Amino acid sequence: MRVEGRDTKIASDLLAHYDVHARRLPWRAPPGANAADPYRVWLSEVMLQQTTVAAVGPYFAKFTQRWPSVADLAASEDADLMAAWAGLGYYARARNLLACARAVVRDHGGHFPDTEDGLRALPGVGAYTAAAVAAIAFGRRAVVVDANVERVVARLFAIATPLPAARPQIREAADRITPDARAGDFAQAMMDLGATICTPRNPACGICPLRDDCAAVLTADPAAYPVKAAKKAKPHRLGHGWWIERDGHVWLVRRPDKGLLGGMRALPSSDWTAAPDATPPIDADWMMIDIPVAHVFTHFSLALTIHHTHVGSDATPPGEGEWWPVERIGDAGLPTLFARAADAVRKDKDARD
DNA sequence: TATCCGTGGGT
DNA sequence: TACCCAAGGAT
Repeated sequence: MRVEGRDTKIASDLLAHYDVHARRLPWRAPPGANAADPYRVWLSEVMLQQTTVAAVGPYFAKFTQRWPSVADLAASEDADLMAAWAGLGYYARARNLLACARAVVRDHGGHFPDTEDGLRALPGVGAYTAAAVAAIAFGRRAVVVDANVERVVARLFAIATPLPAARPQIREAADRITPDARAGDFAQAMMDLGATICTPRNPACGICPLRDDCAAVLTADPAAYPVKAAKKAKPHRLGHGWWIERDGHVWLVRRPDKGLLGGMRALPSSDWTAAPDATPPIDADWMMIDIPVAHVFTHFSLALTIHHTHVGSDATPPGEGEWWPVERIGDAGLPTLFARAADAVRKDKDARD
């Protein structure tokens, strides 16, 4: 009987644990079933980029019901897809999702490429997603490295180099422990481990299937891995938003495709800076809501002061946009910041009645 | 390589 | 409260 090397033992220990404790997730094929549908794997992987399983759940259900295949998705209208994505964040993903679906239909006969390189060439598919889809949907051996894998590997080998400089070293170690068979299960098992046991804080080392394989568990503080560089402080910004109502409709604009909340419907607003210009877009009798809408983006926080007004049926709106029925504002696909602004206006009007 | 890009939950 | 973090990609 061959004595297992340490790297081989990690994979076999982890897969044995996974066979018993794998999370049941909507995009995973049930145990014993055929390989997962590449469309569903790809869709879930894009939704899960920097996004929690809990947040993705309802969106994945909605998308797969409305667009059961990549061809269905490719045939959708841009505005419908963006509205369906509203609230999930990182809206470039939604634009790339549609571009990718259309490329798969146009260039690949409606079938996803079954290699890492082929997948990597698609819009919105980077190194991680290409490896994940190749391994999970097509059974390829691919080295799948996400934030979970980075954390687990950094602990297994007690890698002291700070991120991001440690990435090449972590990837090399991940490559060594990735098995030739069941690479997709191995990747998902690593992510399950990172999400449920080898967590960023307070890892449950006592019940970890890799406890005997782990270098960090022998140190005073396993959670100290991976070491990370200090991050910059988040600036605070201010802004003004304008709710213009006419005959039961509110004036909505569409934000530019590039940049923050790109391509999404929105209220007209000022620039967002330390001292924004508060000039309203039209002359009217404005009411200001005392408490601004607070929202935190990735690299700054925002306090948006909301102003609202009613104008007459003959009033001219400012610039490009559309009148949207106020009672259907929930269907406009507003990103969270502006959905909260709409809530604030509704509550303010209720309070004035 | 560094920066930009959302949001919600956990601590 | 304030901070951390998440199945990253594009530029």
